[in-house]
Amino acid sequence: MKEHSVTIYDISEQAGVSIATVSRVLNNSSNVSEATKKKVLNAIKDTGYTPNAFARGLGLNTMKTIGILAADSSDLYLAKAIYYFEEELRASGYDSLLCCTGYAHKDKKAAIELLISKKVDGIILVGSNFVYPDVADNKYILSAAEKVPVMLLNAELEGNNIYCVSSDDYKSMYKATGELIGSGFRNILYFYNSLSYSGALKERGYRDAMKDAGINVVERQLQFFEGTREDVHGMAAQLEKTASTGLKFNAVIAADDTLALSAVKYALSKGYKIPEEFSVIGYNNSMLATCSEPELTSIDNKLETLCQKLTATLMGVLSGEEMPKKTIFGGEIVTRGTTKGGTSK
Amino acid sequence: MKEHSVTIYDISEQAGVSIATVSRVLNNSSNVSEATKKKVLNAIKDTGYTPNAFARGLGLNTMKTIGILAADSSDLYLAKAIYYFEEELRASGYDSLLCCTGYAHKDKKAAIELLISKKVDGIILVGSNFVYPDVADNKYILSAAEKVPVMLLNAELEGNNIYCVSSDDYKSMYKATGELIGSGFRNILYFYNSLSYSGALKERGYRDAMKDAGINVVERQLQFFEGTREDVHGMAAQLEKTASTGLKFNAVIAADDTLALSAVKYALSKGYKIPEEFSVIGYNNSMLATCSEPELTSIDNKLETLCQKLTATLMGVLSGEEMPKKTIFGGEIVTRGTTKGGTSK
DNA sequence: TTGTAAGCGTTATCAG
DNA sequence: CTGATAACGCTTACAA
Repeated sequence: MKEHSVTIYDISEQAGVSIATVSRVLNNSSNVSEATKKKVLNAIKDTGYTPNAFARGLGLNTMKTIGILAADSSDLYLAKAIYYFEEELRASGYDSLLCCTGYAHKDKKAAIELLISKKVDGIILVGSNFVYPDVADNKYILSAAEKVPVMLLNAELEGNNIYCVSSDDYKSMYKATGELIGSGFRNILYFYNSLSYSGALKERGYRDAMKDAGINVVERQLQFFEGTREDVHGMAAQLEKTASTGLKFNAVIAADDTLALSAVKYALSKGYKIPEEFSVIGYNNSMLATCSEPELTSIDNKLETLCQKLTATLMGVLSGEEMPKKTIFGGEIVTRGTTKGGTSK
Repeated sequence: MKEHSVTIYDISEQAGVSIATVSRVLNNSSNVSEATKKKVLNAIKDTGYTPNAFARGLGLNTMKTIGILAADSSDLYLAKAIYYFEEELRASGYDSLLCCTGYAHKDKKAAIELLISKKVDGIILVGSNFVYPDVADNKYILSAAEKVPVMLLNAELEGNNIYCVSSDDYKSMYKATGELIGSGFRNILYFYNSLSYSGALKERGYRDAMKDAGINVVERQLQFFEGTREDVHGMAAQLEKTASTGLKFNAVIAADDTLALSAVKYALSKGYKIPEEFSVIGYNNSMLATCSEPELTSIDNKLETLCQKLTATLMGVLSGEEMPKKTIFGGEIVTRGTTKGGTSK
């Protein structure tokens, strides 16, 4: 079964040249005469030889691999990001080592260390949940950055060898909340499920927009959902419960499309007319936005652009160029059926 | 920048032992006295030494990595599968090299070859779309299997070193169609978007159930959707167009939840009462099932179980055990609001 | 229980 | 333009 696989020595023998020459044509480097090149190429073809990646890795000290860390690769948004990254990276000649870490700090730390030990050339942290409000909790990222460049998608962290690409969540949320207010809604509930840095920005966007409009916000108007990311029923139930305790709200701005969709379900169950009596804005402009009925108005944060930019930045860093430590794109509200500007479709 | 990183030699020196001994404690192998072990461990801790994965790979001829191939890692179903695989594999001490191939044969072939050249220990093909009806088109899988074990999720292919784990799509579809028929529907449309082997099985399940119930099926009743996997609008539009050409149908059985959801949208737009006047059954029991309004009755094919079993089988194969070439689990209909048995919720 | 030394398959540095 | 040969850092017989 373990037939001694064909090595560079076999080729050198077959072609009647030295292994150095074989290596040269392999990396089509420096000067090799067309004649010998052809001989070597033929030998390679004959034997079906492929270079041993480990040996090459040892010599070059890289296997052209980027570690991608995501809490949950099946999360709609993260999955899309991973998809874009993998695509971009491969186009740049890099492979993707994927690690799903879950949301526990301990596991994130373990995963990042594992990746480092596997000698990846760089690390991409997908999603805001890797950066914690408490500085000490981010030390594991700083440590990793001592070894390889660390890229953050939708998160911000100051540090050597750390690069951030994100969309302006604060501004997007501010604008979206303003849109709702402009449509005449005042009792707007903020529905969220992440305590990350980016989550905090979104919340501040909401708060500031309300304040700037002269609307007072009570704390119960900010509803934190603790359940799993896909538990639409649980989310709707929480809104139901909130309403039953006497809090009045006729609009919901959500930090995520799933939460927004649950708000639509809630409103429908109450018999409210959407968007006239009850409006909803989601976040991420994911597939769920068009799956909802009525369809969700949602904030598009240009994920593909972010991923492309991040990958390009990483490639730049890896080739020794000076790259921006922080890149921020603007978001955009995509208006659909759950807000007044939208079509009913 | 490129400080000569600490190697096994540094440790051996610090601890005053040979590199062989260091290697031994590293792999906590054979007999090492507690005393020397402690010395080595201390040296390791002091220096922050980590073994060079490439060198180890060269020596052991493995880096404990499994290649995962999926057409689209952001597809709801595939993303979930990837998540489960990554989790299971890591628990078994393996990393996951992810490759998204798209649906083109050429790219799948290229990706699988790339993975082989990176010396992965095994390959998992996620999703039925890797196996083609035409035997010749599957040669690229057979070739890969000459090098490393190839695992197929939800697909079947006979071959040496190839192992299949799947759910019984034929039977599930047969049952689901029967359910619709049992509820009194006769004009049942089959809506699908994949021509894979598994896709063919589903179709046969539908056809046989109809035939066994004595219901004639015209070809237009099988609607193939060619657009992208997330284009709910396009899907609904196709149903609309089909209806407008005069084909009558008051139930849809779909090969995928997204297709099913579009059927719900279509029915709603027509003003049909669901499930009384119009019923729908989806496939995969994905998150979309509960996102839909009303919620989708859908076929659960036990994805997590499949992934666990597949990983366990792979681990068995890698450790030289004899493993079943084919493992098949049964599916299950999860009844919700789009069929009569279900609650309206 | 521990050390010596021979690989593992490349790349890269010198000479020629 | 080409060929020896020394790394690269680890594992693993084989000796001691």
